[in-house]
Amino acid sequence: MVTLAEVAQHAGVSASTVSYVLSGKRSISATTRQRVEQSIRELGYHPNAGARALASSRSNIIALMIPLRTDMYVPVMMEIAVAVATTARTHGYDILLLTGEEGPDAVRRVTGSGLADAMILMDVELDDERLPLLRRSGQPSVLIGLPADTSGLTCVDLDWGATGALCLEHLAGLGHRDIAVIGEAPAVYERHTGFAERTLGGLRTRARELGLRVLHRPCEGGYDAMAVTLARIFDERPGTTGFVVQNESAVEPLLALLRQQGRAVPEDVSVLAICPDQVAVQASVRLTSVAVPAQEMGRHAVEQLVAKLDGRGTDDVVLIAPELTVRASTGPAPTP
Amino acid sequence: MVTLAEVAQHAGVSASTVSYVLSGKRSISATTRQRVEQSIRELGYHPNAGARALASSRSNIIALMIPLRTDMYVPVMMEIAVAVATTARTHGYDILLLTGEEGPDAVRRVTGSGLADAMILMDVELDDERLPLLRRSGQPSVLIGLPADTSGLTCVDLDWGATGALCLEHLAGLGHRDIAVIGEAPAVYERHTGFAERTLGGLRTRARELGLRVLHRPCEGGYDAMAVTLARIFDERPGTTGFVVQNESAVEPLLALLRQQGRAVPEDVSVLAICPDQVAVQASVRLTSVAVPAQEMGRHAVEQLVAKLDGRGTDDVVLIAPELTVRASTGPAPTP
DNA sequence: ATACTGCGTCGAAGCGCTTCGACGCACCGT
DNA sequence: ACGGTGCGTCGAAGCGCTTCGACGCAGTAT
Repeated sequence: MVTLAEVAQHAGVSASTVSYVLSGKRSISATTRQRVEQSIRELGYHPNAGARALASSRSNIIALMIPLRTDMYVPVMMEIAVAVATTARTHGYDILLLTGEEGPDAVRRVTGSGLADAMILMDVELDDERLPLLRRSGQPSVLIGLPADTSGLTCVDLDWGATGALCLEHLAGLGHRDIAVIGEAPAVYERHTGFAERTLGGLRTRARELGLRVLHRPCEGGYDAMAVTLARIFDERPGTTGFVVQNESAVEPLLALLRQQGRAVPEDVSVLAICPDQVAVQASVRLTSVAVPAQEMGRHAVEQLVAKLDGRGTDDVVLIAPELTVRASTGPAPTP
Repeated sequence: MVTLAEVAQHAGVSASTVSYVLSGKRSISATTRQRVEQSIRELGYHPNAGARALASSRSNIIALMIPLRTDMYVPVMMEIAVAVATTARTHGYDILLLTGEEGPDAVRRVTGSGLADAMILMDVELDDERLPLLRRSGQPSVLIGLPADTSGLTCVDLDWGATGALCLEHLAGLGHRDIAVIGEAPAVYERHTGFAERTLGGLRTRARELGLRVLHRPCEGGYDAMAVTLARIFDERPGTTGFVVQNESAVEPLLALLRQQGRAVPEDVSVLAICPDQVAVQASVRLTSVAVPAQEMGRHAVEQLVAKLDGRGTDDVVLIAPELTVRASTGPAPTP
């Protein structure tokens, strides 16, 4: 294991000089710098992370708390995580992976031990139990998702309310009057996860304004659950011609069931999904969709955090405007 | 920020005593221990990770390298990652998330800096460029996946060869003679990812032994790609009655297409998937499947690693035996 | 010439913890 | 009574780095 001192000796300078070459915090003559850099390369030196963290009280690590539940849209989580990790690297940070399992304790542990310089929280509930701790600790952090009370917090999220509204506008514009909303699994609503409730709020408000009828049904993913849900929907509202689907794992089952019942998409019913573009184009019908900008959210969260850590702080809520892409799954409502 | 010294003072003992209470490396009288623990609680003390790492040259962090590609089965990756993270926590380790992006450099960086005590590599290619480095560095590590040369390495994986064989035995037992294999995306084979090639090897070998005809076709996920692939298969082998699907994102499209063509599952054709159980039970037909034991692999990898770090080392290849669960998507071959 | 300014470099003091050797003390056997 | 043996505790020496003040030496202004 090569140390700073060895590099210094090899280059014929003091340890502090090597340190300053590395950090650039004081000016170093070009010749010295080159000599030091040469030594670093020759010896294959890598600064020791622990020592660095101790001396500078900066670990260059960002903690990312992802939910360990599997009842929510996994690919989105994964995409966010990967975007976070790669963006963090471009700023010199590594990612520490925390699962939701530990809950608030993880926040305590990480803030207390100086393991990470900052945190990103995913799967935020409206009244999340981690938030009081977070506010109190003064740990720089960004939430992906929006709690009920955002005071003193930085958040990044898709504007789910606007997303809901946008979905309804599109369907209303096509003449649909009776809309069914296939939501996330019931557990997601029971936890009061922000995005699910906000989407619903947006849908309902705009429905009222536009004079549409909306029937919302939570739904576990999968074929069987979807079959039951769909039967109930047509039972209660036989005139339903528009679907908004928020639960990705219900999309393909829904399409299969509609097909099986002889209802053509988009001639008889329109289906509008809220999902990443990749899913929308891979489905058995190319889906009109509002994209969940997973990558953008992850990238944004890291950049906010890095800004904070650099003192260019911004305690702010950033809502990403939804974008709807028309594909082949929505069309004019059938004339009765 | 509370330090060890403050705890020591508060409890009226020396710093080393507190340290020994924490680590249990020397015996401490019950009364002193209690006093110290009390002080720790009252002051809300958390050991500083950097200082600890520096003094002990142990970071209690395990690095996990996940692929950042999205052409492979994402839920499996996610499940492994979560299993790794939670298992690691039960042993007192945290997980550092590295994306494949950095490649071999990440190995260098982590080993060099002492950031992590050990590494877990996923998405291992048969001739993976990270392996020479890993062997040379002497960094404790476990691979999830099997390279061509496993000497000096510890690996955990599903026995993909046996998995392929098992699939064919099941279909052969039901009387199927012409089998089509829907594989992963072409890029996966081009990279020589171990699991894909080994599965194929197992399939082909057993096919020869059992006198079956096997047609293997790589396939990008999604409906359109599957449609093309399926058309070609029936074109080339009209008598195909059995399908083995390894690419999860091709499963649902395949089922939809078969349905659409009027081929009933399992009456006309049988479909056997290699996928996690959850996917198998959520599909539009409950799928007979060989499970990908993602959780088990993740758990196992961590446990191997912890054993190594504790000096109970075992340089070994652990192959998990495949298990086939019969559900509703396979049945006797139709009599012509 | 003198005083001043800045640049480039060095030395030393920590950062908070682990760990090793040493020490004091009670308790044992003889 | 005595040396021996553990057990429980302490002090001190680092671990490898960052960072602050200081210092020497130009170059510039007076």
